[in-house]
Amino acid sequence: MEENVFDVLKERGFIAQTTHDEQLRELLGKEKVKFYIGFDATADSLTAGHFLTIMAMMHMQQHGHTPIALIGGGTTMIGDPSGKSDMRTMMTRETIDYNANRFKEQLSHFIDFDNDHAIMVNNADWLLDLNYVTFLREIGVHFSVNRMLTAECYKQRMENGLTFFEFNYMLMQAYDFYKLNQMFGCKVEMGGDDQWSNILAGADLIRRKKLAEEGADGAELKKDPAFGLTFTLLTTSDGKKMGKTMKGAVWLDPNKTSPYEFYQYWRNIEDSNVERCLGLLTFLPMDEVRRLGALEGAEINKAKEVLAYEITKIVHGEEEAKKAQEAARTVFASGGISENMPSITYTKAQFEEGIDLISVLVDTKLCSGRGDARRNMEQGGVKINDDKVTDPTRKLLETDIVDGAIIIRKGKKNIYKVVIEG
RNA sequence: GGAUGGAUUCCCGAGUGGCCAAAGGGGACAGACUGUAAAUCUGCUGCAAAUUGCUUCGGUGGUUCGAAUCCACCUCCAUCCA
Repeated sequence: MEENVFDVLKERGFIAQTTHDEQLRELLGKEKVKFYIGFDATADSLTAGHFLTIMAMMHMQQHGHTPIALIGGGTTMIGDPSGKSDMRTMMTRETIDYNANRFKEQLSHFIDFDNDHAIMVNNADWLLDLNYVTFLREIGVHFSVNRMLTAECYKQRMENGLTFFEFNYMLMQAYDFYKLNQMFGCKVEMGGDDQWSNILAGADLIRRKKLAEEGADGAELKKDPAFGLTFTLLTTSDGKKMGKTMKGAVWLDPNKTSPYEFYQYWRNIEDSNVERCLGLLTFLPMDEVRRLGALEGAEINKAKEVLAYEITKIVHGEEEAKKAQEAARTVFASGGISENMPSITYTKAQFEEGIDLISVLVDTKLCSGRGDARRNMEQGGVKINDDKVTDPTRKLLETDIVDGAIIIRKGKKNIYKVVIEG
């Protein structure tokens, strides 16, 4: 008997809430199920936050279930107000379409879409041409405004104001689930825990539609309901969503977040999250996860290395993961120069003209501006080849070049290699 | 539609004619301590050709030697009334 994916997800810590624990487990154990997860195309790359969801999809697919990846080309036109305090700026159709395509491409790195092993759909296909009155008559009737208003996800908005425009988001998402249920027999919707209200609304809509239009038997429906399942949200110890940094989100696109930065993000995770992340974001067996998670004191750094390596491997491939790990080890352990560390190249001519250190700090984005660079130098945060530099007029010199490069550090963890060409 | 109160820097929030690039807190960044962790302490936080100059307090115009602060109009938000 094959193991039940529900148990796997549970053991690895994915599951936050489900509509029906027992029934869902049973279903996943005996049938190949189609399930859906939605991705709103709000940016041109998926983020580390989506990655947890993608991992869950991968687990499901490995156990023979069929993921339906829904790209929110239609819902993004509205924007999900759940848990948000302000309305998002409206995005143009073109941007959304572009983003949707980027998502498609990225998703196919993780999910096998060949031979109907998975399905990709875009809700723009059915949402954008909806007729308002028809929609209200067929879908709108099934929603109680009173109930919607009490939903947890609108709490913040009850204070700041919620437009009717956004209020409809829930109906759109619920309709998606209903539509996929009709089109593909999709029985389960999954998503982050912040999606709970929207998911419930969908499962509910399916039930009501069946009762109302197909004259289904309530007792029968109870045995074969539409299911919802939400995933744990990864948060830092101060309750913030993980996957964000000062520079913004951690992207899965290597052009937006380099594999090295990506690796470093996970390498620097706080102790208390290591075990959780290993379970959620790697495929390591749980015995190993628990062993690594139990390491004490400085030992836990080993677990962090494993974590960072494994995630980077899944996202960027083994080769990139190795490079990132090699670079990190060289930089932090031996303080040496690695081929794979972040670098910036100047021409010989530029070098001869004189490049001041402040410019380098700005060019590498190590500092946000010249003032910031100056400040960091004053505070002793900037080093050339391990020598602290506090003189703001300091330029790069011939004598700074060691083994063909100059190493610039800002703070403890930010490092750049400066290469002079020619 | 009417009344009242609002909109300030990354966020929250003080400031009601010059002493304001704007208190305080949060966050971010840097330093110390550490384990590339957390907590703590210190510094720092508009931009630059940097004892000076420039841009900023919802928008536009005005009063004034001088406006975040006063006036007019506009936009948006909250609460109450219809």
